[in-house]
Formats: sequence, C-alpha cells, structure tokens
Amino acid sequence: MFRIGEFSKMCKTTIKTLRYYDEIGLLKPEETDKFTSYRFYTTNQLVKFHHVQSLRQMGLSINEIKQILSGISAKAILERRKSELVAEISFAQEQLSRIQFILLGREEPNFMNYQAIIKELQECIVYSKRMTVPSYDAYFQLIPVLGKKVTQKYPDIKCMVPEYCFIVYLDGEYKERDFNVEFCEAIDRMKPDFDDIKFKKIESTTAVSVMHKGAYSGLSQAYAYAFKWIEENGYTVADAPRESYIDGIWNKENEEDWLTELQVPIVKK
Amino acid sequence: MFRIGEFSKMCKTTIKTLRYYDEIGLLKPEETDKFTSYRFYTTNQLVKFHHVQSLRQMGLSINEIKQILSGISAKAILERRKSELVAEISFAQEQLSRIQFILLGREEPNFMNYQAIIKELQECIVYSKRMTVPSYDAYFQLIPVLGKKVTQKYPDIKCMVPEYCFIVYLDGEYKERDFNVEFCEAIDRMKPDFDDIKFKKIESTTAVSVMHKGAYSGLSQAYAYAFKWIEENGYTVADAPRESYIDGIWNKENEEDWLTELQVPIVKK
DNA sequence: CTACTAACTCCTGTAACGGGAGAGTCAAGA
DNA sequence: TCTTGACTCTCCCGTTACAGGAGTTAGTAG
Repeated sequence: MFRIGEFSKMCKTTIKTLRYYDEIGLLKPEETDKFTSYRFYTTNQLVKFHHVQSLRQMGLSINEIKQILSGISAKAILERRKSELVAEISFAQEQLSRIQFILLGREEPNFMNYQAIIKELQECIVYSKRMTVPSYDAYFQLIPVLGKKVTQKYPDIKCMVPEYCFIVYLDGEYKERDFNVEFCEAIDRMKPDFDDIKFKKIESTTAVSVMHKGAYSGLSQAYAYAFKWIEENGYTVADAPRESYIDGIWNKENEEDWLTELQVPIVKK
Repeated sequence: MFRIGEFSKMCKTTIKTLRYYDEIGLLKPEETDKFTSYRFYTTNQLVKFHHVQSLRQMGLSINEIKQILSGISAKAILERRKSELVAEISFAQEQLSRIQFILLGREEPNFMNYQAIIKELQECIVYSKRMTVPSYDAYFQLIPVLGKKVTQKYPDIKCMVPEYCFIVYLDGEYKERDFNVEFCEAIDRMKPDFDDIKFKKIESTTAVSVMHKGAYSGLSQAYAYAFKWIEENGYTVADAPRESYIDGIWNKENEEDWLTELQVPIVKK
C-alpha cells in the first residue's frame, strides 16, 4: 500500500490529478482511511492508471475513458476520436495557411487594411433585376425607384432586417464602368415575377468576406485582395461575387465613410 | 445605431458573444444607455468585429487579439501562434497514429492486454553490476545479497522511494536463459566504485513503457508489443531496454500477480 | 516534545462563451 | 389606454481537467 505521494511518483503524475480521478470516480484508491481520509493505493491501481494514461495520450476525454474502462467496446469511441483528429488537423492547417498569408503578404502596402473572414451566407429570398449601368452614381439613383415599384405592387412584403442589398457581377471580369449586374434585395416572402423584376431563392453558400471602407474606386483593391486570399489559402471561386452595401451615399455624406462588403462564394480546392 | 439583436445578425454571431466582448473590453458598443443599459452599435463596430473575426479564425486567443488591436506589432504574436500550430498538428498526428495502431492491431489476440505510454525517465544515480545469469530465479537470489554488500560498504546510501530497480539487457537480441545483463538500483547519492560494483549517473530519456502482468515467461510478448508499437508509431529504439521490477517473488507468492514494466528508450524517427 | 513533511478538504481560477431565470423596455394591435 | 409579444438587461451556473493556495490534521525523526 502506497500513500498518494509515493504513488504519484510511481505514476509520474501529480497528487492533484490522483485526487481528481478519485473524486470523479475514474480511479479510486484501493482503500481510504475512514478516520484520516488518507488514500492508499496498490499496484492494481498502477496498472489501471497506466491504461488510463495510454488512452489519455490518444487525446480521449475522461468520459470516453470511463466508458472504455466500464467495458463497452472501444472501437466506436476510437473511430469517433479518429475523425475528430482528422478534422482538428485540417482545421489547424487552415489556420496555419491564413497566418502564412499575413506573414508573407505583410509588405504589400495596399493590402494592409484588408481582412478576410469565411462566413456562411444563409439562403434568402430576393427580388432582383438585371441591368447595365454606366456608373455607381447612376446605379444608386435607380435603387429607390425600384424599391417603390415593388412595394406598390406587393404592399405586404418587407425587407429583411438587417437589410441585405447587393449586386452580383455578371461580367466575368472586373470593369470600371458600364457593368452588367444583377441587383438583389432580400425580402421576407416569395412573390410572382412581374415586368423585369424577378423573385427567387438564393441558396446558402460559404463565402470569403472582405470589408471595404471608402469610395467605390478603391473596390478593385479589395477584389484583388480577396482573389489573392482565395488562391493562396487553397480555395476556388464557386460563384459570382456579391457586393453588399452597408453604408453609402444614402446615409453618409462623406465618401470616406462608405462601407461595402465583398462576398465571394468559395469551395475548398 | 443598431440594437444588439440586429447587430448580432449583421455580424453573424450570437448576442452572448457580443455581451462577452463588451464585458472584457474587446469590443464596446458605440453607446450604452445610461438608464436601460441597452447597447447600441454602429458600423464602426461592425468593421472592428470583422477584424476580430479574421484573427479569431487564425486561432488567436482573445488576449492576443486585444494586444494586436491595441496597436502592438502583430508579427511576433503571429509567429508564436504559427509555431504553436505546427506543434498542435504534429501532436494530433501522433495521437492519430496511436489510434490507428489500436484499430488495426485489434485482431491480434496476444496484444489485447498490453498498453503503451510514452514517459520521461528522469536522470538518476544507480549502483550497478554486470553479470550473466542462467535464469530469472538465479538472478533474484543474487539481488538481496548484492544489496547487503552495498549497504555494508556505504551505510549512508538509501534506495529511492519509490524503488526503482531494473536490469538492462546487454545482449542485442532476446534470450530465454544465460542472459548478459546489467543490474541497476536507484539510490540517493554518488559513491566510488568498489569490487565489481559501479556507481553511475543515468541520463534522462524518453521511453515507451509497457506493463506486463504475470510470469516472466510471458515477457517476450510484451517486448514484441513494444517493438511493434515503436516501429508503427514512427519511433526508433534509442538505447537498451530496461526491465523494471514492481511486484515479484519477494512480495507476491502467485506468479500471476507479478508485475514488470518494460521501458524502451526511443527517439522520434 | 518539537519540528517538519505529507496529507486532507474546500475554494477559486482557467477560455470563451451557452443556457436559463427573473425583471425591465419597446413597439404594435385592440 | 391596456395588453401582448418580442427584445434586452443582469446575474449565476456549467463546461474541461486539473493547478494553486488556505487552513487544518497526521505521521515521523530527532
């Protein structure tokens, strides 16, 4: 019979750990003195502790180990842990890739103010209209007109809160003017099409998101950043990019305060 | 100005998270109502949250993010996180390898009762004697004699508690009898050699440890298990294996109760 | 008999929130 | 004007696998 101090050395672990395992019922001492509460261990517990250690070193949780020790088949638990580990590894590699991207791209001065995140874009219902507009200015004059037209036809529809209003670039390439775009505004219910207004459901997708602050003339920088990010982090563009308007001429006078979010649908390469 | 519910949707995060970030001072709302304590956010916070998210998605802790947002150079922090990630990945791969070993080796019936763990063997001082013994029985008769001889010569030395008493196999190969071994017993201080007794310091090393319960005739199974484990988990044997005696003829009558620990020094391949 | 070491219990803290209780706030409909 | 329902607030507990420390008792060596 060993007292906890000596036994902890035999196990090469801490007294705290042994007391904890006792408390949660993972590894009880052979005997506990009724009066002094001293714990007494034997080599039986040493063997059991060795078993516990072997499982802990595979990263199993204490609950999983309890289950295995209580006799249920270890196979399912190990398989589960295995797939967990595969996920963990690819998750860590993803993070590593992003850090590398920052560390290596640090010098490029135009990219300093951009950050990319991956987010899920939920499915939504929108009304949409395709158009070719000569410039951003012309475009933002058309939007309110369009909004009125739709609410006159269907007074019961409501825009989503928070508002989600964006355009999709239909041109494959980037253009400064006369771009061919599809305008979309997220609303709360489906309606039949009318005139050149189409209602449709947009499927959910994974996208990389980059925020752009300032005039629209700077957006090409943000696009460049996003595409470089996608390329260097092992993704590919899965669909046409969206430009979502958060702050603009309608609520901020100053061009520098405009805020636009770029959303580029992606899939892992 | 947005209330927390709407803002949480804009950020695609939870209200709880935003309240937590407020509490710890990572992301304060633009304004907090003095009477109702309602939080009010603007797109400034949206941009900041986007930045926080981009860093969180690299696996940085909130404290690290705080430091980066407070203006100190991100480079050192990112470098640190990078090496952390490299370590995490190889750690996970190690665990994966061990699980694979179990899952694939599950059918082999003789291995069912063995478990391997990796442990650090601390440096220690031992007295030692090389000998060739015909059998385990003969060997265990020599040990007490040897112990007496040493304590007579040096009455002040004490064995370590817990006791650490082992033999090292000097033969390269496994033998059933007439083995050439070095006996070692860990003690608390250095002394000069005398007769055929040598005192020496044994360096610390990493080893794989396998417990063997039962008669010594079964030890070869344990060896086989250990060597297979070492091979399949990407290690190589770094030094002669040690056989450490925990329970044996001296304290347990029944052969089945004997307990021996195999320790094989290893290095990562 | 007196130190000193070792053991005990109980409480707190960790990271980044999630869940839920109980109470107050706000806007819309009756 | 009242009520309902949706929203928000604070406060507290739970998560994992222990570590650190306070305050107290047990066992041992000189």
